[in-house]
Amino acid sequence: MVREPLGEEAAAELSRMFKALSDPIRLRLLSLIASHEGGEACVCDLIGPFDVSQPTISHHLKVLREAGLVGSERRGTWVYYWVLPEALAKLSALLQTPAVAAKATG
Amino acid sequence: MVREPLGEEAAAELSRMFKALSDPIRLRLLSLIASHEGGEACVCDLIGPFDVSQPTISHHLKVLREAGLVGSERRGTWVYYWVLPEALAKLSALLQTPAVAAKATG
DNA sequence: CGCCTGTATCGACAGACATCGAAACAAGAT
DNA sequence: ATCTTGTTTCGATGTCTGTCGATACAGGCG
Repeated sequence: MVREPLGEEAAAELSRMFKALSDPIRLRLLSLIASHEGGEACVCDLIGPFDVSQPTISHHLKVLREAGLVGSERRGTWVYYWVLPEALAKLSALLQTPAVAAKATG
Repeated sequence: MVREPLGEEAAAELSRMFKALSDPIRLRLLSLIASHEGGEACVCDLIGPFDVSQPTISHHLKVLREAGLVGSERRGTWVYYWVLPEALAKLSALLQTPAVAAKATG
């Protein structure tokens, strides 16, 4: 990011992912999923901690899924969600560079 | 993030920073500033690359500033902006953990 | 002082988003 | 088949956001 200006396309794709992280409920959902035993959680585990309705949680999960941050699968009665580490790593790397490079560049 | 669920307050603060990154123009602005010679750029350097009006750029810079991602200062005629590396490092660390931990946890 | 350039703020508007209740869909149990 | 529980989709609504033009503010220069 610090080496050369972001292109329009790259910026558009990345902004979609950051937008998915721009809601406190979605951040907490992601954290809940990531920190859940086995690295995955069913929707029923994710409703309790929040004060919003269940359809709203489902909506937020859909946003995370469409942003490519989580995967999901139905197993019998329940639907399970898990974090896609590559996606987060991509964002992390993008943000990490400037801090390091800024010190190097001075 | 993967160790324990994000608290409400932490999620709220982080989501504000991610929200600032959730717009393609703001991402490109940040990248332009970070990659600019000397690590800082004046607004006049930042208007040309975009198809939006100057007030819109000014608005986006304000969003980045209020999110704590960039600093700014007026020097004579021009206003200069620079990236605040600690803020980006904070977000980067948050996103980096799950990827690493996911592999460790299996 | 008045003028010009660079930047920020204001007011307005269209489009996007978070949220809800209701309803649809999926799958197991009776 | 019918019921029940878990989850998603739909439609509506109020709020937020990106954008613009117009305008205000700041500072250098005649």
